[in-house]
Amino acid sequence: MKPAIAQRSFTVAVESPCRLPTSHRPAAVQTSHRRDEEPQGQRQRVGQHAHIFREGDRADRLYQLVDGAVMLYKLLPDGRRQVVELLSAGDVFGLSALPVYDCSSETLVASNVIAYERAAVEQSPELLRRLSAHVHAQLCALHEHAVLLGRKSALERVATFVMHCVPGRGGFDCAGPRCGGDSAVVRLGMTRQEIADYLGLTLETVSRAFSELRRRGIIAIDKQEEVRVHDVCRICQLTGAH
Amino acid sequence: MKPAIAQRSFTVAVESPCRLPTSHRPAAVQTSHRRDEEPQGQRQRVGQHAHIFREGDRADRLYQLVDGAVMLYKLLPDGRRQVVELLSAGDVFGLSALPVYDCSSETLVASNVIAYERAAVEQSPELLRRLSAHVHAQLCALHEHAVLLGRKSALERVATFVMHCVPGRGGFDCAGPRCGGDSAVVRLGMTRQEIADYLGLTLETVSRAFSELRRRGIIAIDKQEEVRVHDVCRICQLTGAH
DNA sequence: CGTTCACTTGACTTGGCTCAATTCAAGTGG
DNA sequence: CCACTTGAATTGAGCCAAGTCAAGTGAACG
Repeated sequence: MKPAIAQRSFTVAVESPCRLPTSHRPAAVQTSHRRDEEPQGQRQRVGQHAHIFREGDRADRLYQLVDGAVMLYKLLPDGRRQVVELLSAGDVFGLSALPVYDCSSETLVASNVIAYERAAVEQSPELLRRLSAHVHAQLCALHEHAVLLGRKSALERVATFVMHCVPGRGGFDCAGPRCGGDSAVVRLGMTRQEIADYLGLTLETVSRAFSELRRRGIIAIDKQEEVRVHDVCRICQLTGAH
Repeated sequence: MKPAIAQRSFTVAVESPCRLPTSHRPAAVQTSHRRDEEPQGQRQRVGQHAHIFREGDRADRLYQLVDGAVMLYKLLPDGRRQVVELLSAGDVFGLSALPVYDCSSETLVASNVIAYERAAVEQSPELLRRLSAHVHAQLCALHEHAVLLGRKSALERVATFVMHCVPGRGGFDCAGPRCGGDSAVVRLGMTRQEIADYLGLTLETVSRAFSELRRRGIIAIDKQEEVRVHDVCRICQLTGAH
């Protein structure tokens, strides 16, 4: 049960560059770029379920997600895992207080990221400013998640997670209980185990919570990864936040 | 059981300025300063157990802790509370993705803070850069805390908390198991309830965990707020991180 | 010297975990 | 096209860690 953290490696799973529309050279170690020292960073395409970096790797670059989805997770020595952030377009990751990364990053789906040299970012005020806005939003999301992990029941956690997946809802800008029987079809994009590791539960408990929601007629599970939410408002009511 | 969040107010509990060594004027609403528009921000002294801002207040300024201790917490509508961050000197708070604060901030002990206008910070690259370093460290601390809340047992949580209180240990720079029977006396500076709200437990469970540590001869509780740690290494072993 | 407030401890309850079996969906190959 | 394999999800049964409720203790203070 010893964790994957032991397999330290410079995991840079760049997808076959032939899919890139730009004239990007298929450089071996992805360090070269069109113009050297460009502060705008370097775009990379990363395949599904690939690690961009691992906990403990040297943290000499940081990343911004252009599109796709990435999860950040940490492992305890005995193998327990906690997904600490779920990232979507615009989010920043790879920041660290130490010279090494504090967590691992893995794509949930094929994604595009921009890589910046850590030193370059500290040099460029404009870049720092642009990234900061996103970092602050992520800070708030982490606060919210701490409430979930520390104080919410299993059902509330899953309800919160489903809300989070509904486009335009569940975030900071969620309009709250603007009821009206609005339904939505939601792609989870994660396995039950990954959801469990995000919500601080076991996969069985997550499964039971979904079943409970189905039993109550609040959701229907179409294709195991696809959830039909009949009434978004009713789920929102179960999150504990209203 | 309805929460204190209902009592919205502009809680700026500035301590009696006569204790200030500087020639700070006892301004009524603390907006004036020696030189207007100073990007360096404005120093304030805040008494113990005072709110600097509350969840939902307009977030037009952000703060850096000079000395003392501050906790940030969030409330659920039914009164459940989660302390989301414990801050010490240098830490930044009051950042938000929205125009209002996402959490409340309360001093644990009398503290000094520097208040910056939110707009001014975005203008000043140097200031932003200086604050960012701390923000990144706090991000890592939040990741660490998510692991605690999501995956650690009650005893592991309390052990982690005690480690966190040992000066120079438990943080990112903790040397790990450099054993050698080093003891330490630790001031908690928080009630059992506050600790519980930080660790996602109840105050009874926190109390039992302390008793268990005492029973095992790992700590001794001198004055209820003061814990004598006989062997830091043994506590560290119980945190789940080693 | 009583009052208060924080903490501790005990008895009981329960939500979520563990372990194990079953179902379901999606290949794979004969 | 169907039997088989494989991996993920669901469901059930039992258990235990942590929560709840209720005393009891002890230090601080007027």
